[in-house]
Amino acid sequence: MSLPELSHYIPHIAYDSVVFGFSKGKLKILLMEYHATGWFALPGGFVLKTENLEDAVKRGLFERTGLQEIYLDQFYTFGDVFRFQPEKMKIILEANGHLVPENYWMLDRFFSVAYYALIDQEKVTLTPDALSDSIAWYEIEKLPELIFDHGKIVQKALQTLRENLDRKLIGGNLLPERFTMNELQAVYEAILGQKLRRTSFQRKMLSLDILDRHEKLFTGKSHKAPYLYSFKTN
Amino acid sequence: MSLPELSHYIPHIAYDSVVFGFSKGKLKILLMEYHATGWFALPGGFVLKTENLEDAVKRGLFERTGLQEIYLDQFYTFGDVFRFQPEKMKIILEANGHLVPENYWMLDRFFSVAYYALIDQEKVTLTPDALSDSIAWYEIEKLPELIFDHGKIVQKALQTLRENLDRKLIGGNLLPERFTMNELQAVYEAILGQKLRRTSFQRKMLSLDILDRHEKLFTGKSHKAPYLYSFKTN
DNA sequence: CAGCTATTGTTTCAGTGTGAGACAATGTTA
DNA sequence: TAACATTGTCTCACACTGAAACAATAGCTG
Repeated sequence: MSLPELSHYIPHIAYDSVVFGFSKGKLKILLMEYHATGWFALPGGFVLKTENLEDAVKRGLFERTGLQEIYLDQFYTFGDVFRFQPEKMKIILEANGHLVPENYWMLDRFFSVAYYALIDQEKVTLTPDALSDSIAWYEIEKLPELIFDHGKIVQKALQTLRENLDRKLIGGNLLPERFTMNELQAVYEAILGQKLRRTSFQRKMLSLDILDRHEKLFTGKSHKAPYLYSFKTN
Repeated sequence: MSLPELSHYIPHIAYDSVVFGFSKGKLKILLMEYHATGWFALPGGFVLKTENLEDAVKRGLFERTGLQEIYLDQFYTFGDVFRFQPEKMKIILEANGHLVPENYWMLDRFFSVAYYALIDQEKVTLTPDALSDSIAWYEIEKLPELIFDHGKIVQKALQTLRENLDRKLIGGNLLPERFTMNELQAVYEAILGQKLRRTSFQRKMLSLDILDRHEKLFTGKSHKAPYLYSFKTN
């Protein structure tokens, strides 16, 4: 495996993606751990010279998750000088067994365009990139320390997600096609970081006229069975 | 005047700013007209190698408007391939009397980080940049055709401004220190593109507890004089 | 099968915010 | 002093929300 060549990519520009998933009542994101460094980072990548920015992000997400259709939102571009830490990047590349040339393009200053993605965690097949040992889910409440400014990127992603949650009605993208009202509420509570009132939430969701009600879900538990819902497909 | 040298700037990255002002009841933005082409564009620029992105934007806005303190919000980064139109850029540079070298860096593909700014139109002193004949205010409702994707950038800026108007309470940045309720309402109406009810607007603004009420403004008109207000400085 | 329990779906009531309009207050002119 | 235009405030109806009560029901127990 050789180092990526500058000739294919646009220098100075990268993207990072904050990929949100939801399982067992917890909001999670995808992190990668670089070889031999113990350093954690967001999945990211570079833009090919003839590729649209958003297509580059989709390509990267497909490589990591195997998913083609992903809810994606650009939320901020990080361009402070202190992001420029070529020593760290050099360590990462060398830990991968590369001999890093002088003035290698990946050691330059980079601007990162950040996106967040919402996916159904059950659908993904995770594949680490060339520089990483692993890619895995981490609870948003228990993240390890992240490299560079990736911690700030996650915080800003979460803030944007909260602001957009009601306005864009995007919570359902974290669930399977069909779900119970309780599951949808759990998603909202995990994102907002607070409990919601069951009856108000139900009334609100139903009044928005965005859900289709389907058959009941019989779990074997000794109580009334909840309905399954799906989002209307317009 | 010689061409800007790549050695000072980061290639492939630019910014564009949508500078909003308000006068005579109309929402306006700043546009520049390039020499000898009849082409209109947003004020923009490049980032110095050791400069933070946001500082570059502030530097550019200071050069155009003379203002140091400006309300500024980053809203999107445009990175589609079709932005890449080196022929047009070459014409702009040549119209400025330059001999453009082969492979000159400003002819490369650029990603543009877009910001919108809100200013008190009375405070600015406009200065065109080296490539332009003029910089001036244009009514948002009567914009000329813009170069590249600048038309889309303006539309997205306006959309973001509308979404943020109430949430961030930023409307006042378009007015002088002290203003009447009627003027503030006119700003909101211009941004939202619709009339608002006078009494509801007044009740709402006063209930938010963000305004200080000052002396009355006597205009000489034969009717009750309105109070002047200012935003609380926390 | 009747009764019990846990959970879900619906309804009610009070409090809050908004649209719509009425009303009161007040500079200036006729 | 009356008339007028505009501003500031108040009232009423309606919609939305928090909080709680109530009704329905799947499974378990005896």
